[in-house]
Amino acid sequence: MSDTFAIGELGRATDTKVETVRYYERIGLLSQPRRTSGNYRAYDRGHLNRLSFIRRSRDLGFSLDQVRALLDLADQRDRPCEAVDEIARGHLAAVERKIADLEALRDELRGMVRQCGHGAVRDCRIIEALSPGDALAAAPG
Amino acid sequence: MSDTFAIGELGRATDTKVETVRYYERIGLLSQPRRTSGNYRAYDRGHLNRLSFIRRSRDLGFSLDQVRALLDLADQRDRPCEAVDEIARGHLAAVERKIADLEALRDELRGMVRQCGHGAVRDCRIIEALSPGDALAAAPG
DNA sequence: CTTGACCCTGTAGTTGCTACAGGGTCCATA
DNA sequence: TATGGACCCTGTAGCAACTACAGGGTCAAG
Repeated sequence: MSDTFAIGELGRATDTKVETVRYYERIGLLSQPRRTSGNYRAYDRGHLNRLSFIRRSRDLGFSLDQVRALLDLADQRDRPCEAVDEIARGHLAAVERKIADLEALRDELRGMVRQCGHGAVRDCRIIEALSPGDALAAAPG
Repeated sequence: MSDTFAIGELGRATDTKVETVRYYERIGLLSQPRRTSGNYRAYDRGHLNRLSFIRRSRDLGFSLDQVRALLDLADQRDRPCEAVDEIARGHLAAVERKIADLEALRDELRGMVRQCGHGAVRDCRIIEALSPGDALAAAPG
């Protein structure tokens, strides 16, 4: 039974495009696999595990740099995991900030959309809300 | 007194980097201003208004393509504003989807961080949560 | 007349892929 | 044995939306 995989199989197993797998190799996130006589990449279970880790981390929104750091840490099994915790906490904080930003934005957009009177553009509250207001209109000559 | 502005002034007035102003001009979002004898860009109040509109729209998360569409619509003052409404609603829906995604993500991250026992990496629940689980461990030989 | 702040063009970098172009390999089927 | 199609290879360019130079020019103050 194959305990090596071609790049396409690896991609299907991890829901990753072939180009993306090669990209991860190029940027040094995934180690180079051995090659077959025909110069095809031949991956093993270690690669599969590593790529799964990468994809799961990416799905959780970690940047490639963070993933790289997490992978390095995951390899140092005896070290304390504070650094891991810190990366996760930092990312969590960033996600929470982003949610707050988007919620503020959502509220503004909701307000705009609610006020739209569906008349002519000249009376459109959305356009109005986007247009420079008092600060400019009241600019002293 | 100046009713024209150099690019740096325009940038300060709209909280936009000079390079970004030039970028907007390059991609046709902001019209080319007249030039001084020394080949400096000389902007007028119209440019200032337009750039303010762009920045405000960008702050609200509209893409440059959406901004372009909004600008076009804003110029057609007699037309009905349905298209404007549609862009805003579409964007609102996208923002709401994104918030939901991020909230799911936040919950997962919170769960991971909460479980971290601060021991060695080998016991780290965060790494564990990121690592490929049963699907692979249980893969039949 | 020089210093320093500002401006100019053009190009390349960022993030995380994705999409070719222009080939080579491999395997099954006719 | 030929051939077709699925797969693989490298290398490069593209996407959004800027940002950051390099290598110069302009202009006002001292």
